[in-house]
Amino acid sequence: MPRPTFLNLPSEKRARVADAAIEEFSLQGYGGGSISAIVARAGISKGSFYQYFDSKIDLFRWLVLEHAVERKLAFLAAQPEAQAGDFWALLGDLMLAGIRFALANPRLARLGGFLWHPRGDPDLARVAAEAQVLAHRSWVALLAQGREAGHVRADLDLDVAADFVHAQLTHGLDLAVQRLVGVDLAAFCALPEMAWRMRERDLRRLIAQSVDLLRRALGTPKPPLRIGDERLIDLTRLAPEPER
Amino acid sequence: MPRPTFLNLPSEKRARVADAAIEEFSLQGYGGGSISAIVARAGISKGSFYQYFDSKIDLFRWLVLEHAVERKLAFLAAQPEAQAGDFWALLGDLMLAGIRFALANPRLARLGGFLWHPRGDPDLARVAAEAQVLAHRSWVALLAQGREAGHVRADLDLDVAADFVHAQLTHGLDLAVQRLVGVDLAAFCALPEMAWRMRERDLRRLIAQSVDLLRRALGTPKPPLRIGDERLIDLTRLAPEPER
Amino acid sequence: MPRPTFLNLPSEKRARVADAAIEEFSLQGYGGGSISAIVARAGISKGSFYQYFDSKIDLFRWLVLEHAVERKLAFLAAQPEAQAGDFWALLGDLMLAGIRFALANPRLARLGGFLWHPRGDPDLARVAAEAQVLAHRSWVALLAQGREAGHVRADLDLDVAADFVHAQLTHGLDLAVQRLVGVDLAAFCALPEMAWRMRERDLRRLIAQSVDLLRRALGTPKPPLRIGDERLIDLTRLAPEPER
Amino acid sequence: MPRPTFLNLPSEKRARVADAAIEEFSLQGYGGGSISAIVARAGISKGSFYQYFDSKIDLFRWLVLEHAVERKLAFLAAQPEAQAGDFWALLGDLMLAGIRFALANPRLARLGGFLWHPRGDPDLARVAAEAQVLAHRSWVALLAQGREAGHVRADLDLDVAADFVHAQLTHGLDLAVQRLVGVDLAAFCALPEMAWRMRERDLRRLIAQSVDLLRRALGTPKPPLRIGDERLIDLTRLAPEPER
DNA sequence: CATGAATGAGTGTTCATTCAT
DNA sequence: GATGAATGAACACTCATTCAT
Repeated sequence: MPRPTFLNLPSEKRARVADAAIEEFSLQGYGGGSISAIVARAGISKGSFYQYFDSKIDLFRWLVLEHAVERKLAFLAAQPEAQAGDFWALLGDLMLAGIRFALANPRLARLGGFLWHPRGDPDLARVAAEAQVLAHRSWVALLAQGREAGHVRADLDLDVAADFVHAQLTHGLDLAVQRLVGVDLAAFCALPEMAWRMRERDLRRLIAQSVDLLRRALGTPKPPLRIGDERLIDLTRLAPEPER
Repeated sequence: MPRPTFLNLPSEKRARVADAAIEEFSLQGYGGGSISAIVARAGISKGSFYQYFDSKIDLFRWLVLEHAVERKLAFLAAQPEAQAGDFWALLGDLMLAGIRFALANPRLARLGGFLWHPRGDPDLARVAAEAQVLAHRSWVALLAQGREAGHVRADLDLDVAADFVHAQLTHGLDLAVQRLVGVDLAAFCALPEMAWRMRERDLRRLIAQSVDLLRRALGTPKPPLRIGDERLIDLTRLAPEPER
Repeated sequence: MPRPTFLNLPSEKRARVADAAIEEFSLQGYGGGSISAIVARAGISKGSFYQYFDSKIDLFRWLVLEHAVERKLAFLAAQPEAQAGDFWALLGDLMLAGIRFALANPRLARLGGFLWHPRGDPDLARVAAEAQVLAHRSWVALLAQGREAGHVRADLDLDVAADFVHAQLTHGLDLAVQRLVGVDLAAFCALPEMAWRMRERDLRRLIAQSVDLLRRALGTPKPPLRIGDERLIDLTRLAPEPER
Repeated sequence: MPRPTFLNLPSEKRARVADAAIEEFSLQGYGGGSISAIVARAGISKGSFYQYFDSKIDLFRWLVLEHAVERKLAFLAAQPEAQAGDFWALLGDLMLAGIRFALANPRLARLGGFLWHPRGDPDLARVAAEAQVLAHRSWVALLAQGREAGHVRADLDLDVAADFVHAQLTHGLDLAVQRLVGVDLAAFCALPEMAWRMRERDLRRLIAQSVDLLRRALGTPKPPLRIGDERLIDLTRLAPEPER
């Protein structure tokens, strides 16, 4: 975790470091990312960097487990969609917001992918495992709420279902976006003007299809759907508290 | 692709090189894997290595697009399960065989994960894209057969469904196995005796749950299920010929 | 010197080897030239190469001290210009022929430059020294004939004069051609169609200027110029006999 | 060009690096010169070297286009000869000083030769082209002054004449020195005590001969030679300013 | 006479981290 | 608190030459 030195920095400087790191890691990966490149881009000295962070992995852990989570939650909170109502509508809203976030912050979003299949550096593997546990817990919690509300089948093994949803919402969507946009994600990040190759309409269709599949797999046969039933799902209960 | 020099090698030596490379890459990743380590482990000289392969990526491409595919197909062919019958039973068999393969060859299986979220090295990205296209095509073909046989809904967008299944069968299962086995995959690979922490019974339960979810998502409401309908799915029609 | 094996080869194969070597060395230099590249280009095996030549330097020595000399002499012999008459006219003819040869065989001609300022490999230095001695002797012999004919001042130190002419006809012309053609010689070799950027007229003017300078420096104040004086210079007396 | 890190170094260390590089390149050539050998000789680490210079060619460019030029200009400035008077006397003084410099710094002087006939490495070719342009310009400027003073023929093409002089003063002298000293330059550099095999008297004779040849080729028939005409040539107007 | 697999020291360059100032 | 010079092991890859077949 970053040293106090870093946290006391003027937020403009802190942002410069974060952005430089995001740029570098998103393009080169964790192993391939170079501290030298990051400090050069951020306009700080190597010595200063090691006053802010203990090590490369320390920076990366902060980046993905704290900085990225904060920014994503802030983004979600700012979304206009009513985060209430039917569980499946909420899921669709979450997917839409997630994709919008990725299009708005392609480099940052790309970092998430690095936590899958970590290799080589055992420190990285540890960070990845932490992140997986966090995500798994969030999905279990969300599904539990859906079950309470009667939208999710009562007989589900929530652990299996959480992995199912998790896999779908990260890799399944990744695959689909890549197929629709027609370029690999690295090119996509390097040329963000491509973002708009994928139109909102395509997006909504894709999401509707995905939600439909998930609902068929996990949902109750007849949604209760009684009016006035809303505000069933409380996103704030998903905030990853251990993020300290 | 490997040079003829490599293909003409005594198969024992070829296997030594392949195994050394699998060991190294599975532990260190592609970017982190070291040619020096590979040649040392294989007991050949660096000079010899570069008579066999043009470059690091040449070795890796061969490893994942040829060697691994061959070994997996051979493994599948040797499975006792009847590869015929109901589409969903077949899918379960495939999952079971895939997991058994991963447990029998944890290091080799791990290589596949590296083709997700490649970054930094554009050569690796190219190999990854090739692999994704191959896999997508295979799943579309399999689902098309399932649809012909009446087990898969006729109104599905097969591209979306293929990504859905693909995501589920790789990452969903990954997640689940990791959760059941209780160690991260790097440790798992390093200590393969852990393989047996996961018992056949747990496996079958997990697979049954997964197939059930997929069938609900993608299947026809009432399976035709007429006796004598079997041998509907022809796995040989999925062999990715263009991979040569 | 090449082994008998090489000299007994069908001349087509011998030519293939020579051409491959000329191509490689002219582009990469002696030190940078790679035997692997040469044998690949020539379509022979490494083993064969070492049956033809003892070593890299053995090939290079043969190339510049024998093959190139032979080809240049053959080229000169085939030139239409009367190789007789006034010493200075002959010198101009030699320069013109030399440049034509270089334009017709840019890669081969370029090899000559490698013998100036050899470095690193002591074997190469030895070859270079041999070549310098050869050239020096040729120029001394030519100037001696010019002196006998009364076209060259009698009070000249022929050794100094030979170096003077030699420097002028190799580097001075090099510089001028490069300035006129406007690209460096490497580009010139790689794109031989550039050869024709330099027109015959420019060439003749350049040569006339150079001969005029040399004549002023080395010539007798009043050329004897008696008609019927011709065939004074015998080029065959310059053939570098030790070249075997 | 070197990084500030290098320029801020204590001059003793900077000199150690320069000398090590000169030693290495002069013996092995640019292509054959090894960074490992240089850092070992200079007593610095490889990492430090790459803090000083971007690359091998960066070091070499600095060495020949900056360091060597500086040292030669300093050497010339310290020469006792009056750098004024008759153009041809000045030329002789320049030649003498040049040879003295080469004898005093044989390794450094040798580097200049590497800029003729570069091949293989395009970076080296670029440096060489830069150097040629610089030298050509200097000679044109010097000859123009000689023409203004009435010592150089007015009808000369100064470009051709500059190449002529340039060729003579580098390669012509090289050849002569080599002939007089009787060993090839590599040996000469390796054993600098040989420098004194060539005595000042031989040198002066050689130079007188060379100047005489050049004057006949390029000079006005009757030098104006009026006493009191001196200080015609201003060497400071030749300093290659763009080299910075 | 031809082949081509084998070699291992060598190349230029990068890296995360330390520490004296 | 900030700096930036120093490090040396590591990297992928190339080389001329040998020699058993």
